[in-house]
Amino acid sequence: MAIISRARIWATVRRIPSGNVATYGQVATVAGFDGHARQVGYALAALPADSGVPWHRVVNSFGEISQRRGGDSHELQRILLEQEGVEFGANGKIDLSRYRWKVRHPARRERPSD
DNA sequence: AAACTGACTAATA
DNA sequence: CTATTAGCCAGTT
Repeated sequence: MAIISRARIWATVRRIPSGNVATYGQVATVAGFDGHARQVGYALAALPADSGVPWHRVVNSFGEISQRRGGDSHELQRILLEQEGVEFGANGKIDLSRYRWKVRHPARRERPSD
């Protein structure tokens, strides 16, 4: 069991292409921490503002933007995604079947349904 | 060293 | 649909 380092998670998030999104669980899987979606959220919460990591491309498993406890960066997240061409439905959700990041070499898919 | 903190997900009722 | 339960771990105070 490898130690889940925030740096490793950030490096994975950096690989998400513009115009795509990944779920927390997907980032965890690709980073080699399958089943540790929550730690991904924790890692992003600790991200420095000037890191250059495209944190806004990470959404929850429903294709929705997760709310922060304090702060208002979730509003910025939607704006940034829309600027990259990601469309939101009337319910505020992203169509994951359309925008979800397709990993070249997945350790294992988060959801086997595709 | 112990307590506290925090962007999740799946299963169940 | 909402609510609850359970698993999850590093960094900071």
